[in-house]
Amino acid sequence: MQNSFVQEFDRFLQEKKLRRTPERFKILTEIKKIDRHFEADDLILHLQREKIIVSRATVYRTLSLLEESNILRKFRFDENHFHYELHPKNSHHAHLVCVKCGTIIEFDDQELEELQARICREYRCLPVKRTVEIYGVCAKCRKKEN
Amino acid sequence: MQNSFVQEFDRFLQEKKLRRTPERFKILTEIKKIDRHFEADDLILHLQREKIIVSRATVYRTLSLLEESNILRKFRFDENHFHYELHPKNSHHAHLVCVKCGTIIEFDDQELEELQARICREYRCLPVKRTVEIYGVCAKCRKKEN
DNA sequence: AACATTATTGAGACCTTATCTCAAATTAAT
DNA sequence: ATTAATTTGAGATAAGGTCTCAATAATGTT
Repeated sequence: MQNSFVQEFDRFLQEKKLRRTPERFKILTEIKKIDRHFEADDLILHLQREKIIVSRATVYRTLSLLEESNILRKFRFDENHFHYELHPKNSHHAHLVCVKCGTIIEFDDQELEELQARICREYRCLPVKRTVEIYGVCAKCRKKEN
Repeated sequence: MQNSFVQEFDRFLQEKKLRRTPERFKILTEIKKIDRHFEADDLILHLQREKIIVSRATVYRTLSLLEESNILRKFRFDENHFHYELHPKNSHHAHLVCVKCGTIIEFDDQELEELQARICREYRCLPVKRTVEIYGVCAKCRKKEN
């Protein structure tokens, strides 16, 4: 089950006639070890710590491929770098981001699924994807403030 | 009515003991002339065309102030620059962005208002703001493709 | 009206994140 | 093993925005 990402990526690469290089798989394997959300820099640090030597450029290129193959999903919050998240396929969820501490909480959004469909129908638009972010002060930070 | 932005900004500056400089008001006045959405570069170009000489830094600094005073709202779509929009106060709307041509359609979202409130209640979070973007292929682009 | 105080401006340096370039290395097909 | 085509790494470059600091200007005080 956990390994299915590797298989999926493998299939994707073959299909697109791209090469199945050790770098690409090492990167995906490292991503699997990281919990949920991560940033490119996190990944690069993790790789360095594990003495897996891959260039920054290759990391970014592989992230693009993983996004293209729907193994990874790319998000952007109010910062100016991206966040990535594994396995978004069946979890088209949204985010609750704390403006104080940056904690990211995921929540499912079946309602949003319908909203997207409705809005797209209304504007005769073919839905591709959506991003929904709610910003607020999380419970912990609110306690601290008191 | 249209002038209320200037008054509002004026009040904000006084309240915060910030200075009411000509640059700041020239920038706001120019923004009012631009239709709805704009990017920092658009604004800088507009100012240049009108021979209003204000430095890039001041433009960015003023945009921040206008955001802080809730006169302007800042958005980010999939690109890596921001979009700005005047008068978001009573129009907490969401966006439908065409992935082909970049057209941005606004839509109101009373449902989203409730969703935000509900999610925040659930996580004991104090809501601050939200961004909702739906990406798709717009009607025009779909026609072209056929 | 002049002064002092403090904020603001402008020019360009700088920062961050990500992408591009191109020679060298590697994959995959034959 | 050879060849053709991709991929990699190192560093240059790009894009967008922010920062620095001396010079300038706004405000409050006399």
